[in-house]
Amino acid sequence: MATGRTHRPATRSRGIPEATVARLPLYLRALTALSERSVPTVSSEELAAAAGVNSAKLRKDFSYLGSYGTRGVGYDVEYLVYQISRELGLTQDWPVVIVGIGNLGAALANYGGFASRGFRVAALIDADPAMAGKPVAGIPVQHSDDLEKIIQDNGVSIGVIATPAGAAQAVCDRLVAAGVTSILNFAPTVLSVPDGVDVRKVDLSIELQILAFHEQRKAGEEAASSDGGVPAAAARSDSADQGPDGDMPAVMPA
Amino acid sequence: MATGRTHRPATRSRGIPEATVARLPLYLRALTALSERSVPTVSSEELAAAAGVNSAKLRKDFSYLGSYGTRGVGYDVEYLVYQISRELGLTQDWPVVIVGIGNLGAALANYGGFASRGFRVAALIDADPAMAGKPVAGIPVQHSDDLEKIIQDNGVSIGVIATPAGAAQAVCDRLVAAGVTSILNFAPTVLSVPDGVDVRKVDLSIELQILAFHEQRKAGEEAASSDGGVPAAAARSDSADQGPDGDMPAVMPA
DNA sequence: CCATCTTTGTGCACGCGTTCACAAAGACAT
DNA sequence: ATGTCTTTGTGAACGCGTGCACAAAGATGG
Repeated sequence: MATGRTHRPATRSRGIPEATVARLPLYLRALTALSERSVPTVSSEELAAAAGVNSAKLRKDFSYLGSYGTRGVGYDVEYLVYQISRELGLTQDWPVVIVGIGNLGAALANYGGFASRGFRVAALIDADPAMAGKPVAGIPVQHSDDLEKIIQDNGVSIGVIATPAGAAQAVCDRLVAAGVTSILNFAPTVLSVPDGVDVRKVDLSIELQILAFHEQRKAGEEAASSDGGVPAAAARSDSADQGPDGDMPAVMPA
Repeated sequence: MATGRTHRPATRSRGIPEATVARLPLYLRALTALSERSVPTVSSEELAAAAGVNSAKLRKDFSYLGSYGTRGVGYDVEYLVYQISRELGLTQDWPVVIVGIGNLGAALANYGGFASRGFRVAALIDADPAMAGKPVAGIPVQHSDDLEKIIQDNGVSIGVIATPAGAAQAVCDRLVAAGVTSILNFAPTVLSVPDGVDVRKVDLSIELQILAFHEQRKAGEEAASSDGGVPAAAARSDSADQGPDGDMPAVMPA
């Protein structure tokens, strides 16, 4: 969960709930895996387990898309893959630019998960003139002077910011001015954008800090209980953690 | 289930809402910036603007930690930095291991946001023997054969998984068996962990897919008058074939 | 010491998301 | 056709998070 929206004027009367949208990619991944194994149909129970969610939640999520299941049987895997892909807009090609080709930018450029899901890295952009022309992931880095031209020539509407924090807002402003309307921000800064532009933030250090909080709490409880002995995995069911996706409690196999 | 049933709102209520915990790092960052500019105090309104949240929400969040503000004045920046750091557990040192030193793992190792917040990269681990000994971010990569020993010798309780999806669950199992109780997972897989282990997931491709959904909706609304909404590019020839990003079957024999 | 002004802390209401539980719908066997 | 069995789709209840609005608390000035 990291949507840095500015204001929400409730433009979703007939729309799909945001929480559901955030889970659709999860279902899609599980379904793709089933598809690759040529599994024809899947029940909500099975698919929910694979995606790590509650089956009732999954069924309700799908109900927002329409009635794509067959009672007594389950869901047709291929059909559902198509429907979710279409709903997410993955049946079309999304050219993406990555700005800031440092370690993280390079990692993103090399990340295979993009191309396989309708995203195409249209350009890599960096402010360092020494980087210009140097190929990263097979794509030559271009200088940020040409940012506007690159955006417009490629019809880019999604931009990824992987610059240092200090440069992020300026880059963001230029991207938006050039026509980008969706931004994935890896820089540890709050970006301000005009209405109509979506920003999602991914912050590695924040995720770690949240883990540290729970870790500290676990350590404190353990010391306080003075139980000692076994780490008490099954004894106490606290763990009010839960990320945005909610992970399943599962029994350790071995 | 797995909800904190141990709520005891006495003198020290330990039940901080998850949503609040997730925002504390955000406040901490804004406060740190103020601290570096030697700003002595800040009002909830100012701080909320800097963190990109509602001021009432911020005040309520802080109220869970205690009454650290002064009415008519605001919050003491230094004091608040300390209190939040303590609450998040950042006043202690957290050794972290990163498993999977590919592009992403290397980027994480180089990421400065860790060290500055109490996190210390204790070791880099990779399964490739050719990587062993090679320094990344000044730290020599160690082979995964030594994973258990590394965890135990360094007292590591937080692990970062940046391996391909296919290796993630196995790595996760080994980490947990060795004593890790918090995992930050970058691999596109649902991890099964025993009770008491926290998992947070960061998935780059999911974030992009969510953006694509909104982007499509924006485009559809805009062109709703002329065209029929969906861009009719439904018949993709190579849409659902698996990409090389190594998605593994997330389906397990439940 | 009192009045006024600023800002916090929070009671309350509302809306979203989650979960339960079950009727409806279809497959399948006889 | 009819009954049984499985699984979906969803109405309803519940709990959490958010934001409003205001009283309490303290600073500040006369």
